[in-house]
Order: sequence, then C-alpha cells, then structure tokens
Amino acid sequence: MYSIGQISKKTNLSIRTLRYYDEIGLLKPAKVAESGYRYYAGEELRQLQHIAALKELGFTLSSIRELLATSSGGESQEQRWEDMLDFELATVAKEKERLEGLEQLLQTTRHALAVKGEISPEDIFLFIQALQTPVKERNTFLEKNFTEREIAIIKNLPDFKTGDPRSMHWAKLLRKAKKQMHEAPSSEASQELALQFIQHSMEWFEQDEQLLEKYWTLIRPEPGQTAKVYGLEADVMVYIDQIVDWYLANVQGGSMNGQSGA
Amino acid sequence: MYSIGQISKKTNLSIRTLRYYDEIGLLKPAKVAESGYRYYAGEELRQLQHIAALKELGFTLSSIRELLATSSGGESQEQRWEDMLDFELATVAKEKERLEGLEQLLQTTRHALAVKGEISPEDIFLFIQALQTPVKERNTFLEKNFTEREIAIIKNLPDFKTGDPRSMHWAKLLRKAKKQMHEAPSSEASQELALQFIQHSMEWFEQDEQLLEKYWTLIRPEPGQTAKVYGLEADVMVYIDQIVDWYLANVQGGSMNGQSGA
DNA sequence: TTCACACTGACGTCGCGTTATAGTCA
DNA sequence: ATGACTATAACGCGACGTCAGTGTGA
Repeated sequence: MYSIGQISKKTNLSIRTLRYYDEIGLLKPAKVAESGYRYYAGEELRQLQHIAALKELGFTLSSIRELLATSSGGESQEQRWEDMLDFELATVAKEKERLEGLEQLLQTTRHALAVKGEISPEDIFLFIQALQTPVKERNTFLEKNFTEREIAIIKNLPDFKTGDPRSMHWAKLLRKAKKQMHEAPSSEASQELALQFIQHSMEWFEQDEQLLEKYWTLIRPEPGQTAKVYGLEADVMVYIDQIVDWYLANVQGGSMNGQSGA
Repeated sequence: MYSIGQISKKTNLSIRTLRYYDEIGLLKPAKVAESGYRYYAGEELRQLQHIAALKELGFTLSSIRELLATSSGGESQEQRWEDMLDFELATVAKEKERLEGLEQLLQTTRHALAVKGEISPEDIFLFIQALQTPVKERNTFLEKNFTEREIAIIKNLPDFKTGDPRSMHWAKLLRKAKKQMHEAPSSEASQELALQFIQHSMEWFEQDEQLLEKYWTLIRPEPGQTAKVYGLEADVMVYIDQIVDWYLANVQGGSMNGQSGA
C-alpha cells in the first residue's frame, strides 16, 4: 500500500492529478482511511501507469476511461483500440494540416509586414483566400505559358508562404524600392538598389534573362488593377524598371536588353 | 449605428462573442442605450474585422489586445507586430513537431496492436524511448555495417513509425507467424505464409538476397535478449527460418541458399 | 511537539456555447 | 399585441495548477 505521495513519485503524476482521477471516478484508491488518506495498491499502480501511457498517446481522459473499461459493448477489446487509434491518428492529421496552413498564413503576413511596415485586416483575408485557391489553377496557368524547365525555376523562386530566407530578402528589397521610388534613377541609392535587384533576380532565375523578362512582363498588373504579386504595384515596377535600365545602360554597358528587368 | 445582430452578421462573429468582447473590454460598443442595447458604429466594425483577422492568425485575445493598443511601451508598432508574429511562428513550429512525434507514436502503436492484438503500457514507454533515441546512432551503425546502396534499401524498408501500407502488411504477416508458429513447417498454412514472406521481403530488399541474409542475421536477438526489431523474437524468427527453408528446398528448388531467409 | 505529508474546498484557466428568464423595439 | 430581437446571469467545457486553511502520521 502506497500513500498518495509515493504513488505520485512512482507514476510521475501530480498529487492533484491523482485526487482528480479519484474525483471523476477514473481511478479510485484501493482504500481510504477514516482520516481521508488515500492508499493505493499494486493494481492501482499498474492502472495508473497504463493511464499515463495513454495520456502520452494524446487520448482524453474519457477516451481512456472507455479503453480501460473491461469490455462493454459488442466490440472486441482490440477493435476498440483500433478504432480509437485510428480516430486519434485522423485527428492529429487534421490538426497538422491546420497548423500547416496557419504557418503559411503567418509567414505570408510576416513578409507582408516587412514589405509595408504594417498589415491591414483586408490583407490577411486576402492571404487566406490566396492560400485557399487550389494549386491546380496556378499549375495550369504555368503549363500554358512556360516550358518544364522554366516551371521548375519559377516554382523555386522565393515564396512568401515559406520560411526561406530569400523571401525576407526580397521583401526588404521591395520595401526599399517603395520608400525611395521618388528618387532619381541615377541617384546613388537607386543605383545601389538596382544592383541588388539585378544580382538577386539573376541568381533566382538561374541566369536566364529571357525567362526573367517573360515573367516580369506577365506579372505586371493591368492598368488600374491590383498587383498580381504582393507588393509589386505598377508604380513600383516602373521605378524598378527605370533604375535597372539606367544601371545597365550607364554602369555596365547593357547586358540585359529591352525595357524591363529586375 | 448597427445593432448587435447586424454587426454579428457583418463580422461573422457570434452575438455571444461580441458581448464577451465587451465584457472583457476588448471592444466596447460605441453606445449603450438605457435599455442596455448595444450599438456599434463604423469604427467598431473596422476594429472587429481587424480582431477577426488576427484570430485567423491564431493569436489569443490578450495578444490581440496588445497588438491593437495604440502604441504603449517603447516598442514601435511594427516591432511589436514582428515580435508577435515571430513568437506565433515559433509556437506553431513547436506544436507541429510535437504532433509529428505524436503521430509516429500512434502509428507505431497501431502496428504493434496489429502484431500482438493488444498493447501494454510498457510497450508504449518503449516506443517513446525508441522514438527519442537520436537518428545519429542508427546512422553510425548502418554506416559501419553496410554500403551506401544497402543503406538506401534499408532506410526504405517498411517502418512502423509511418503510415506506409507495407508496414501494416508486415505487421499482419508477423501476427500470422506468431499465431501458427507451432504448426509444422510443411503444413499448408506454413507454406502459404512462407511464400508471402519470401515474396514481400524480396521485393522490399529489391531482390538482393545477400543483403536480406545479412540484415536478417544482424537483427537476430542474442540468446535470452529481447527482440531487436519489434515482434521478431528469437522463436518467431526460428519458425520463419524453418518454413522458408522448407519452401525453398521442397517447393521451389532452392534459390535462396543458407540457413535463413525471410 | 515538530514537521513533512495529506485533506477538503474553491477559484482560475480560455473563449466562448448554451440554456433560462425577462425586458425592448417596430 | 405580436414576434423578432436583446439583455443579464450562470453553468459547462478539460485537466488540472494553485492557493488557503486545517488535520494526520511517525
């Protein structure tokens, strides 16, 4: 016979927990003295270890009660275990999915914050919608406009949904562009930024200038429309075009042809 | 001015929730009539939409209160957002990890149940320990005993931690073996089972008989020791050896040489 | 007597859902 | 006056943690 303190140490369950299990009838002590002291025997110790193990599996106390019930309904003991394990597995899987979506939403929000310095509820709802739109649509769009190799590159671009450090880098570049978009393209700040845009985007597009051009053109918003890519409103894109063009024409000598580039 | 019911519809927050937010001082109505009726204005509508958005991000109400507070401590608004988003991201990441471990534990338990028909608390504690032992040890062991190609095959064997259907298949085979391990190797049931063992293990080992032999020998428990692989106690392994040997010698003509095989 | 140990309440947690009962607006 | 709407008050949930105040065992 063990006192409650002894059992607590043996099972690693708190005294309060043991009293609680007594209270809800999950596991009562073998004997209760007149003083009210609870005393537990070996059988209770075993049961408590079993309960502790089931808690590790994430079961609720009422599920545990069902599982420990020495058979009841028509189901066999094993069948009951199987059902509850499957149910738990399904629950865990759903929760994992929920967290996956939540993480993407948080990452997106964090990057949006880095771009704009603040976030509005509209933004958040927008992100939720964007994250819910099926991947399929986007794939069909890509397949219609790009080759397989190009799609591979595009899918590997920094993505605000992820924790990829490149995403945060891109967000900060964008923010800088927004802040200084009224400076002259020839200014030192503009040219420094231009270099960054060129270097990083060339890296991300694996030196494929043509693909970069193509992509850059495709994501340009229609006049009067909202940005197709977060933070890339028409005016920001114009500024980036300008500083990059100036850089290529005056500093380097013109490797990237055409009107645009980033 | 909107009544509580109207605001409830516009924000998709329940009436109870709106009253609760009033109660805890998170968001109070613009006006309260003498009758006690709550009336909300456009500003409150916007705030509530903000709150709803932040709830989607998984923030608690007290975090939301902090975020909405029109600046307070020395921190800038943006810094506060960043801190809370990072904290949330860290929390979500931890929770995802926890669920990952829990899922593995549940899968392991489910397969163990399929093998033995029941599970004891000791088993569960054993699984927890096994899942906590670092992957590194196992890798060092593998690297010492196998070639790179072999390691690739071994790492691709059905694993009770996962939901791979092959695992459940293997569990059921094992159970059958345990059930009929006292039948003669030459019996029909034994021989049917032998065929299954041969077919599946050859497939899993990508037809590499030698590797199969090597692995089978390595996981054989020392005399008097516990099984190295769940369910593969010495006596079960002996039975499997016998039925497979009989099959190879009498039915097929002996493709797998040696004393063992599965 | 001391002192560790045990006891019984009872509140707090988090974000509401859900009655029950009664008053208000159009 | 009807009926839709709103009010407050209070319990319930899950699994205990954490006092406060008091009694017991060696």
